[in-house]
Amino acid sequence: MTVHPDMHGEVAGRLAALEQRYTTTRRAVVETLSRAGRPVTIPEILSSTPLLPQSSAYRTLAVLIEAGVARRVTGDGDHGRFELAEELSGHHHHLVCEVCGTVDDVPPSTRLERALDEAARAAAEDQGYTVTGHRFDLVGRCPTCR
Amino acid sequence: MTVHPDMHGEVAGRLAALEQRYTTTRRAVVETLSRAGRPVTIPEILSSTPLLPQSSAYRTLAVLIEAGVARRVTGDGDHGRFELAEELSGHHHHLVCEVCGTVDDVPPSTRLERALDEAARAAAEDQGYTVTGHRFDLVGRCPTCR
DNA sequence: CTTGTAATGAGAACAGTTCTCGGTTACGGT
DNA sequence: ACCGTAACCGAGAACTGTTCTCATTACAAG
Repeated sequence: MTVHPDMHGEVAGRLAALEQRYTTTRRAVVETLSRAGRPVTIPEILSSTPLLPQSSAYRTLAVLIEAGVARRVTGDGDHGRFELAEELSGHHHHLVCEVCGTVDDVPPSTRLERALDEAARAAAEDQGYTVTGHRFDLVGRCPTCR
Repeated sequence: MTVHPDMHGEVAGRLAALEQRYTTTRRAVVETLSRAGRPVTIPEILSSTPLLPQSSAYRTLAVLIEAGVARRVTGDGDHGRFELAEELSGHHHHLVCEVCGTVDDVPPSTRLERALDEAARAAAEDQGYTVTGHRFDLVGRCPTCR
C-alpha cells in the first residue's frame, strides 16, 4: 500500500516543518495506517499497536493531521476513521459496508475521475462554490456481510 | 424542494407500516427537513421548529430514519446532519464547505450518474462487494467563506 | 553531562447523543 | 361518546467518543 518511495522521510519532513519530532510512537501509528491500507478506527489502531494509550493515539493523529500526513475520514459508525493523506497513499475512493461499517480502499479510474472533475466544476459554479476536492464513496455489502 | 407528489401521505404510510403515528411533532420535523432543502443539524432543526425539545428532535429523527423517511448524512463538523430520504427528496449530491461545514444539495447530471454507476460496478466486483448506492460529495468553500 | 523543549500517559473534562421514566395524547373497539 | 391500551412526549440523567490538563519522561542541542 506504500505509494510514496520514502514515506517515513516525507513524514519526518512534514513534521519538522512544524518543529515536531518523528518519534517512535508517531512512527508506529504511521506504520499502522500504512499497513492497514484502508481507513481504520481508533480501537483498530490500538489493537494493532501494542502499548499505545488511547490518549496518545488521539493526540498523535491530531498532530499527523495537522502536518498533512493523515486525514480523518467521515464514516457512518460510532468511531471516526483515519487514513494516510493521499500524497502518501495515492488518490483512491472507498467501499463502505452498510452493515458492519468497514471501509476498503478502491483505486480510481481515469474515466471516472474525468467525469467527477467535470461535474465538480459545473455544479460548483452554479452555486458559487470553489471546489477543492471530492469524496466518492461506494456503499454496499462486503463479502462477509453479504 | 418537494419531489414526491404526496410527501406527507407517503411518510404516514411508512410510519404506519411500523405501527407508528404521524403526529404533529413528526410532521413538523418532516416539514423542516423538506423546507431546508439541504442536510441540517439538530441545532438548526431546533431553531426552525419552535417549542421542539432537543430530546424529541433526536427521538423523532431516529423514528423517521427507521421508517426510511429520513437519513443521517455523514458530515465533518461536530453535529450530525439529517435529510429526507432520496425517495422523497430525489437523488442528489452534496456541496460541503470545508470552512463552516455547511452542506448544500446539488442535482446530479445523467452523464455523471452513468459514469458513477459504471465505475461502481467495476470497482466493487473486484473486491467482492455488492454495491447498493453511492455518495458523491464536492468539497470546497461556500460563497460566504470564500 | 546539562539543559531546555517537545512528547508522553493517566485521568479528568467536555459535548453530542441516547436512554429513562412519569405523565400525556391519540387511536380502536364497544 | 367512552374507555382501555399503546404510542408519544418532555425533562433530565446517563452514556460514550473525543479533547484537554498536567505532572513526568524522553529527546536533541550545546
